[in-house]
Amino acid sequence: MSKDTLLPALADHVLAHGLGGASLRPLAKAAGTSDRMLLYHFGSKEALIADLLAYLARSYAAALDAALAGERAQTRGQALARILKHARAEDMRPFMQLWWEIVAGAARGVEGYQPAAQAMMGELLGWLEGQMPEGDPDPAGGARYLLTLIEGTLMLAAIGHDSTARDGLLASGLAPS
Amino acid sequence: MSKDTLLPALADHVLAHGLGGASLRPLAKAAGTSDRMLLYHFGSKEALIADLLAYLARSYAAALDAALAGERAQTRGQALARILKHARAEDMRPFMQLWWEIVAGAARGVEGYQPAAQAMMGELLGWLEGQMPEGDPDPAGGARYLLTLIEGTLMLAAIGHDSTARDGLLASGLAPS
DNA sequence: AGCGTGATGTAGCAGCCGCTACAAGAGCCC
DNA sequence: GGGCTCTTGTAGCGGCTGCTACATCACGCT
Repeated sequence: MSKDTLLPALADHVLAHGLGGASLRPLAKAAGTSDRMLLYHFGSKEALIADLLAYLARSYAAALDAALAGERAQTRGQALARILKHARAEDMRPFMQLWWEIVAGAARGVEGYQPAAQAMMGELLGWLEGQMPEGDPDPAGGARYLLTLIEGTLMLAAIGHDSTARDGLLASGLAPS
Repeated sequence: MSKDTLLPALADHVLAHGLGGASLRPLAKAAGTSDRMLLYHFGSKEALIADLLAYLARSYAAALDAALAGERAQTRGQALARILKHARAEDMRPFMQLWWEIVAGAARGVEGYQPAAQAMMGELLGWLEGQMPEGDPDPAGGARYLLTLIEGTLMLAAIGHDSTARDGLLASGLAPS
């Protein structure tokens, strides 16, 4: 049992039950260990959470690579539709729930949250840049524009304002489904 | 001492220290009373939080009305710039930090969070609709489009990706400051 | 064989959590 | 004045929190 074998199980538990309310004993149980051993390996709960956030950022990057590989989109709207479909897929739900917790932590300045959030957004931005249609007049700016729209859309979806986001995208002229 | 006199003090404490980690004894102290009395008035912590979220939504609506009254914007970009300036003002910081906590709670389905989030977004959407320039071809859709962009921008700002959001807005053609 | 070192279990600490039992004061109605 | 209801204080309960002291075991080196 080492950090590397523990982290996946810890990540599973946190994805299922949330990050804020996570405490050592349930985490340990989910990983088949004791709180005693978690502290032995990670030093403190704070360090454990930091390691866990870094691991989650890494595995988000891997998931993004795996799910979204493929050729370049042909229009900005197509790139937008692709990423939204992926983000809204059923198996991304736990991750999206966790994502807003990470955003909240980063906004409040909790140690370790902001780097993880930035890493994940950077990953997504990189993928978007690679997806911008050939001949796009401003791929870098366009990717950032799409990222802004995407995150606004996902936030509205998260609070149950789906229709608002859909109508907003329709009015944007990017016209997804 | 009644709910109505307690809620402002409770809201202050929550704005300063966060919603997730709030517990009865510190809340009571901030409101000049005891945990015993908070439970007497609100019934349970869960009910207290629900009342508090509703109160926060109401006072957000009031703050929005007070800060953003005035005549209609002349362009969509102007409406966007106005709302972003307001949301980024120093005295809105505690509220924005709280906002992402509310989003996280709503995303996870915690009781009472989603209605509060929807109320606040509805308020903002209403103000935006009223701000759409005269003669705008699609005021309703345009307001929803702007709301999506705004929330995406604010999320990126919250995690320290300010420049990404700025470049995205520049590329959107709405060109704020 | 002895010894050191890293991994693990057991038990417990002080402190906070939401909540409640009980009693007592304050004001009101008959 | 005697009850009656609303409000409040005091004390405490069981449970969870992060963390630690101590002991044990397995294993490798010399």
